[in-house]
Amino acid sequence: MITLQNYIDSFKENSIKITPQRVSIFKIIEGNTSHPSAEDIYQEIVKVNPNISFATVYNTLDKLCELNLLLKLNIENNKKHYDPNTNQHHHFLCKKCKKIVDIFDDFKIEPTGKLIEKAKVDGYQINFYGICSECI
Amino acid sequence: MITLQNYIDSFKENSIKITPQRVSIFKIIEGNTSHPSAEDIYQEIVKVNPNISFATVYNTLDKLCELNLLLKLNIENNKKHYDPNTNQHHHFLCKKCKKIVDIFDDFKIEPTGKLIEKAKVDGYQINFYGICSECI
DNA sequence: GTGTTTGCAAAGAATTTGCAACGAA
DNA sequence: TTCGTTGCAAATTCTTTGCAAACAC
Repeated sequence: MITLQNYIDSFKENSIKITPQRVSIFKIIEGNTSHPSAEDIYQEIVKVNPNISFATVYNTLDKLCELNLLLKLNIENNKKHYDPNTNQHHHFLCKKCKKIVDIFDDFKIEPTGKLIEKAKVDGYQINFYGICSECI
Repeated sequence: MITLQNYIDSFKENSIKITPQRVSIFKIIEGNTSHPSAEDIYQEIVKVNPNISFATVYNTLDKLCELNLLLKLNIENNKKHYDPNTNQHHHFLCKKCKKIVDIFDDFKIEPTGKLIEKAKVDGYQINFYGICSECI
């Protein structure tokens, strides 16, 4: 798991300033497995700091993504979700409650075929869709 | 492949009217493997019918999705792409040119783990990311 | 001190909605 | 004729940008 201290150290190493707003975001995402959207994170911080702006939230999330400390997920089609777990894993999206659940199976799959035989494949995300146990 | 006639027949069976605008859209997506966005489809029709509106395009694409004649892809994070190939398959997104390529491997994967053991998994999409042969 | 970051508000991009006029069946 | 559909424009949703004031280092 990436800790608060890891976030701070990485920012310092890259000469990116540590601000109270950024620390709030680090605390919210540290070990977070709920796959929050930018809106979710903003709403969480507003409780403590009513003056924070969306620009700050997006700015910090972008920096985290650039440093590979955070992943952007393309699983729901209208908004981005963020995942602080940067280890290779996959997701299940409940079509009803929109909850995203981690899947840690290691599937070891490799694409074949003419169309991509000369392409460089960096990685993959598997998105499972269905109805979660609570919504059945 | 789903043909123009299939689209027309499905719409008629479901008492959804056939309009010239809708036929234009059917023609564009018939056998289309380029994974167009709504914008792409709109731009294609505007060449022939400069009066078409986005509302009509979205309306028809939504109807096609409801009838399972078209898939919405969540692969690029800012816009939706549509895929008329409704058979189970996967995709590769080139990070540079944003081209989406079909992957037809049948991976036969199944998720395990407590979190989803009681969930109903309807299907999955695998998104591969990387650089395509033309962009290397 | 200096240059980055903040908050605000406005702009942008993609999609959706309301509604009067139109047109397919 | 009837009710679904169209085109338009405005509204919504999510994200990004410009900029002066504030702040981290």
